[in-house]
Amino acid sequence: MLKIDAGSAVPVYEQLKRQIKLGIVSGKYPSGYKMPSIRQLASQLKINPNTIAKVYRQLETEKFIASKTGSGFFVKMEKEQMGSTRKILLAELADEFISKAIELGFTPDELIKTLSEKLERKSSNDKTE
Amino acid sequence: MLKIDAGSAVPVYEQLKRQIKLGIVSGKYPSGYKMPSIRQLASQLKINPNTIAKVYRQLETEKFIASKTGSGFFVKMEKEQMGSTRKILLAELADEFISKAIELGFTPDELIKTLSEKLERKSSNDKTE
Amino acid sequence: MLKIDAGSAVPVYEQLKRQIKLGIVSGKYPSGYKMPSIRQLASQLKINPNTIAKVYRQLETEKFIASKTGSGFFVKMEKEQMGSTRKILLAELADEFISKAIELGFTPDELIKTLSEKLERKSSNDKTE
Amino acid sequence: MLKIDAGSAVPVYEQLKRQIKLGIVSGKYPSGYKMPSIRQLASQLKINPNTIAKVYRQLETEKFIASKTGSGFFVKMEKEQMGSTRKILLAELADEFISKAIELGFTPDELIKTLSEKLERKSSNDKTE
DNA sequence: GTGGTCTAGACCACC
DNA sequence: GTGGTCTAGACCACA
Repeated sequence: MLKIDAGSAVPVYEQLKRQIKLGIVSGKYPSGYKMPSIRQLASQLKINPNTIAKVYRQLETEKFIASKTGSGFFVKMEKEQMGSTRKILLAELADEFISKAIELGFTPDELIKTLSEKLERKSSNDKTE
Repeated sequence: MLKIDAGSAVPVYEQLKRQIKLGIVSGKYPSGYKMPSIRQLASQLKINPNTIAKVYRQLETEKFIASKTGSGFFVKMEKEQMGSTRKILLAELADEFISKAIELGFTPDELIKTLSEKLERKSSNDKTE
Repeated sequence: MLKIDAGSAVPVYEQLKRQIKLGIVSGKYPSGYKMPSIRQLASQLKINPNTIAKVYRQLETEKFIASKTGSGFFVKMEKEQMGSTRKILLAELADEFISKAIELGFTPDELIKTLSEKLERKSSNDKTE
Repeated sequence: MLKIDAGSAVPVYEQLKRQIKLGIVSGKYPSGYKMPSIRQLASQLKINPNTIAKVYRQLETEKFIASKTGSGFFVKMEKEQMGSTRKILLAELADEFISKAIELGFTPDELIKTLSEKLERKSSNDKTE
């Protein structure tokens, strides 16, 4: 399920964190779900166990999962929070995009227009691929 | 004019590069404009000259400025290029935003909707500030 | 493999860049090949790590290699690109030669003639050396 | 007559030196010709007198001109040397081109072919411009 | 004075 | 261990 793109410029731990977060907020990993063990996931993805541990620890701080010593990590996120978490993730990305674009002197209309065009082009490309 | 936030997670050289790019693309630094010397800017911003040199060299490879040994760095970007450069910069930002959001499982409609809402909220905030 | 002539007028980082480019374009360093680490190469060639880092970063912007923080630099150039890259490099050299010669008032015929003579002389020298 | 391209990456003193050398070997500045004074040339070209002085001093070392204290610099090159000097200038450029290209693994045939093609293309462009 | 190259060595994030 | 950023300061070429 989880995949790592070793060639990407995005750090491995960031890729993992994003995918797990998405899995949780989308319901694929429901509350109480037992996450794969650090060692197992490390050998499966062929990355360093320390990296997995770091990801789990950060997800724990962000209240997505909880550790039970001796038995593993478990999803903790409640359904009620999920909708808002998804929105928060997107809001963060949008804020980042907006602030950078405004800094370059673009108007809101230009942002909307550019984004719409790119998404249209993308969807038509996806069909033909 | 130029400001550095030493505490920011964004590297100093990135902060500088963005500000200078914006200055050039917005016309504040017209073609032929002599950039502040490495040493002068370094002492003004209280950062190491090598950091400024790195920024200038990168802006040079990106064709924004040109160096003349012994006399300084000069803005090279022509007015004709500015429009297209502005568009390219925006397109890069939009691509980054889209790819991250799609990766997290969001639909194009959600992107447009979130962006529009944020921009509306922002413009009304700007008025009251 | 890599050698530096400290006494040369050509900057150290230029010497290195050329050799590595040649190694990549000639296939000696295939795509995916892990370049020596900055520190290791620095100690081997007895030059400062920053100089190596500068070379690698420039090769990165020229799309020859890619960095993965924490694990090293890797050759990125695909075989399909190699032929065209080789041609581009030669074209740049030729353009430089032509523009300088024309600027000095030489005719195209003189360029061809001089080049041919030199190459013939060189090949006969190579045989006797 | 003499022109400086301030925007060029080629150092000002190099541009000047080349043009003067060319003027001498082409006969435009015959033996005995009095070169413009340092101050006059500096103000005419709007560059630093030190730069002119440096050029004259180097041309003196290379036996193109000679200084008479109190009266200026004079062309010294004899007609008999001129033909060979022109050839030397071109030979230097050709050697530079060849050595760089060989270093990149190109064959003599490729050099000749690329150069010929570029010169043909150039001459047809010149006609239509 | 200007930029260009290089050294020495620090601290950080990532694996 | 790896690369990424930054500082401090040297020496050189160019104007």
